[in-house]
Amino acid sequence: MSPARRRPTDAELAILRVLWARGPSTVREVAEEMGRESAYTTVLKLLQIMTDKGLVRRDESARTHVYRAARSERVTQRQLVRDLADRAFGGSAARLVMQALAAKKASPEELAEIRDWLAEQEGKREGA
Amino acid sequence: MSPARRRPTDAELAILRVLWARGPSTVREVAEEMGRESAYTTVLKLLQIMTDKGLVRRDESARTHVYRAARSERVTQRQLVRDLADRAFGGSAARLVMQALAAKKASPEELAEIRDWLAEQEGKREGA
DNA sequence: TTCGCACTACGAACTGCTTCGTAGAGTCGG
DNA sequence: CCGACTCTACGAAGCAGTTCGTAGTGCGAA
Repeated sequence: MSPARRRPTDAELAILRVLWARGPSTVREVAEEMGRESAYTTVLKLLQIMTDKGLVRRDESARTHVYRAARSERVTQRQLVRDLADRAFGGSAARLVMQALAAKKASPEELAEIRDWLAEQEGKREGA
Repeated sequence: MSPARRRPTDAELAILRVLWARGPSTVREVAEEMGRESAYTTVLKLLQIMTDKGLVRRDESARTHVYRAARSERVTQRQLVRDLADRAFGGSAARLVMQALAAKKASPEELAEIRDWLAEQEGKREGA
């Protein structure tokens, strides 16, 4: 029930990143993609646990199972951001945003992109 | 050494929030502030561990010790944001920002604040 | 068929986080 | 001085996350 309950752990997130990048993948494919840093069976176990948790879906129709992320990268990212905002920014996304911009210097291109995005949002707001 | 190593845990962050809001505080003060959700000795133990980890500083000059956050709220927030950007956004603060803005609707005032902040940053950039 | 290979399942160990009870020492009022 | 109170220290238990070894099963080539 708690918000943290649904937050993917570090190891889980590492696997999700591979699945988002590669699309549906076998255990071996995920393990290879993660370099030789974790043993094959470690990845397997993680994926089994993640299946139980509902973080990934498993296609068992073939002998070699195929896993895919249950939630999109975007949805998961939003969830993580919301969680961090609640835990460390008093729920304010705006304050999080400003620290984010300060924490890692954004390139001029990125800044421009954000500015455009903001302008678009305000346009929508006024239109409504 | 790993970046996660320095990331405060959930319980630690809850305590840090109290210390940032209250300033230097005793165990009892922190425990009271957190409602009766955690026992006095739980807070004490956490603060002892956090002292060992260097997350808080302890003034032992009086019998009742006084704890204060070792790092400012701002610095910690940046660290958390950077950590999340690395783990879930490929290191891109800009992408994190946009998900942050989408995740929790920012008020028009907040949007304006961010826009002003951005303008200021670009001004600095051109000036340099 | 039989051997070897790849796959899944499972269990066990280890670590870190979180919780709280109990013990022991200092302090102060009576 | 004595009892009540408060404080710190410590240990232990429980749970989650992470890692990997081993066992067993099925498949396919020789």
